[in-house]
Amino acid sequence: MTPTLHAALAGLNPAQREAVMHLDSPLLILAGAGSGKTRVITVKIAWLIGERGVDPRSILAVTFTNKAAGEMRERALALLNGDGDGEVGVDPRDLSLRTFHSFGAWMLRRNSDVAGLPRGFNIYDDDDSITLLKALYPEQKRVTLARFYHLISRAKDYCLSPDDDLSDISEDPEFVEVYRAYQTRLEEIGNVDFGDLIMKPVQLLEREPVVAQRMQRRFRYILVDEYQDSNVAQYRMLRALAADDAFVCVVGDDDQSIYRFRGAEVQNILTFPDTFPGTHVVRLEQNYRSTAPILDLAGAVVANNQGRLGKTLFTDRGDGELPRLLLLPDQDDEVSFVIDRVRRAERAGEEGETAVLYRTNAQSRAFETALLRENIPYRIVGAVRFWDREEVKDAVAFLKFLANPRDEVSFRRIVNKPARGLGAKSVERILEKLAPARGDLSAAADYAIPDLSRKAGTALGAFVRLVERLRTLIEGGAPRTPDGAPAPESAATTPASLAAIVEDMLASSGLSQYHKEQDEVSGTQKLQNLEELINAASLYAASLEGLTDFLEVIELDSAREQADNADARVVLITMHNTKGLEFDRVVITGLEEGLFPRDDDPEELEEERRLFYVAITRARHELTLTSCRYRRLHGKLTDFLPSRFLTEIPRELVQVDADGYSGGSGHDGAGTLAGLRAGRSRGENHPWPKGTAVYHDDYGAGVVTRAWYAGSEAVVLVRFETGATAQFIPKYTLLERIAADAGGEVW
DNA sequence: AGATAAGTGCTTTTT
DNA sequence: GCACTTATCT
Repeated sequence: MTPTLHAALAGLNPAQREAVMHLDSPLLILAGAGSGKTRVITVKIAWLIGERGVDPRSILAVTFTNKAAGEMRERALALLNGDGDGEVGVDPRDLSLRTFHSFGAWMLRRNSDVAGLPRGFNIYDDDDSITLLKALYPEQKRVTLARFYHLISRAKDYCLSPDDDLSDISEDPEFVEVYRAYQTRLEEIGNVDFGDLIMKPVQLLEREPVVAQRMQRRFRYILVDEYQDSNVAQYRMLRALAADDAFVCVVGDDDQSIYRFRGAEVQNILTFPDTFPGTHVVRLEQNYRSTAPILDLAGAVVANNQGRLGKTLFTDRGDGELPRLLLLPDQDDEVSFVIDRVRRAERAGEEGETAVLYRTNAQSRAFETALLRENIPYRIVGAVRFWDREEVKDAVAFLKFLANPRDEVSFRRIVNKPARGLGAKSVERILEKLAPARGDLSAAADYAIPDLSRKAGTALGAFVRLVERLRTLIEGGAPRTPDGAPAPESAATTPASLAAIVEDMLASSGLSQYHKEQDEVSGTQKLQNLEELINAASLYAASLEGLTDFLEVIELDSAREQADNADARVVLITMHNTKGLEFDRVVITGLEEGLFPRDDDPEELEEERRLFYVAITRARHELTLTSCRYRRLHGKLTDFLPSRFLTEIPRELVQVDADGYSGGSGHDGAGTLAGLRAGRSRGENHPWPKGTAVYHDDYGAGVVTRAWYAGSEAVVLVRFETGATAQFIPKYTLLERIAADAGGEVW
């Protein structure tokens, strides 16, 4: 055992150590937020190799994000190899530490012949898939097709093919036909979508005993992280992968299951002991992240959910301030609070980051604008992804077309970009020749040339020759890295790097020139992004294998962040994206009914509550909750009630600050925050009280003479300066406040 | 083919 | 309110 590993083991608490050392039967680790879960998994991997002498190649550890996989790899290797003096000397490539999807892609790549896929198959992202549907159903609107694609993804989450009973997915009889047509076309093209990366490997494992045996013999130790967010297909993959005598360990927290909407089945973790008999359960309940008051609040929130395995987090960090709840007049106050808080942290030299959490990405805008104005550097997680940028997608589409000559979606994207005089008509003529060309689009283009105008024909001929030339460069390339494991380090040393081919492609296709001109017109930095793409390609070999490895990383590792503000101390992030992260200071914004939670479907509500729980437990020292009375939503100023989640919080667990909130500090005697909402529905705290000066586009200026509620809608009667009187529901009628709300009674 | 005008529809989204 | 798609014009 390495000294590093020894020290790591000694530093674990008893439950953690038990989780690390248990090996005799299936293991379920119920790991509360901040309970050192990653630590346990990485120590376990290191312990298996370093202490039990397990072959690293027989370990498979699966996570949900590339970020998590990368972090685990790094930490496990650090435990084994120490500070690089090679105490154990584990080759990083021997460790299969992957996401579910990248593992699926790896399996399909290795078994492409059995799976019926070409060697250079591409992975279509959501966008590509919808474009494929659009090619099949040109008369349908993209939104309709997006809905169908969503259903197709859902079906694949449950491992359902078009031949299966799909009534649980959709009752729409059209859906089966759309799914069938889509899948047939996708298979003709020879590509896969995200869902296929799980479903096809499951089919291989369940139907091809040779493949199943080979996999089962190789992977003797299987660990799955974030198991509460696995879907049915992933569960079946785990079942099929694990031989009866293999060791299976899953880690998760049912309270943190927040991806039900995309097929995650919390049942997987709840029933794990039933499906894997003899399961040993270890609970990690000691939290090392947050102060006690923050944990108390988190516990109180999630206690409102039914159907939990149940666990109570504790900490020996008894110190800490009560979380603050700010009831604010409107979203501008929310923004000002954040700016003030960040400024104060800066001035006082406080350590760590301030994270601003919100439910929907659209909410980030107000914060971004203000932070830019104030010159405060910030990092925004997951908004516009590098690989999703137009110019990068163009370049990637070209590369995909080089990898798979039948890739219709990519072909459509790049055949006339930049414009070569090949309009929609010409493209359709080319596609008509697909059958005689056996799906090869370059060959089809050759066949189609005589049918085209001279100008289009010449352009198309030049395009085909360019593609052929680039394909020759790739085919003449170096052999694949053994086992298909990405091996950037070794690939980088081969003389011919993929970067040269990418650069050639960008120049000779005219894409560089095209985007350079775009930059000049609109002041963007597309060319710079293309250069970054060339840089990224330099880690891969100039071969088909290098190219497919590169494309795989692009499709599966979308998180590539822009390095610009990597050291910024302010982070803007959706609550979903915070999973697995922690911050010194957290502000959870937009706690308003209708925004968070969105609606009151009971199951949805429990999931939203878990999301709230996840958000709260990200905070180390300081937590602030904000709820605004007014917020501009879809362009309309809307009156919001505080989130019902706030009314569920026992009064003593938060420090409420409602200065300026109209009558809002009133709590009922029961010691909860429910009084806030109760008062409102009784007709108190009307948003447009009697006396409010208003302006209406048609009537002009006036004063509210009566204010009341009709159900939950606020209603006002206004007498205008013209003498006219009219009744409005301000939620639906645009009324402006004038004269600064004379008297300050309004707020 | 590209540029403008009009229309629309708006969770979350590790992969 | 805004970003995005679609229609229409030049």
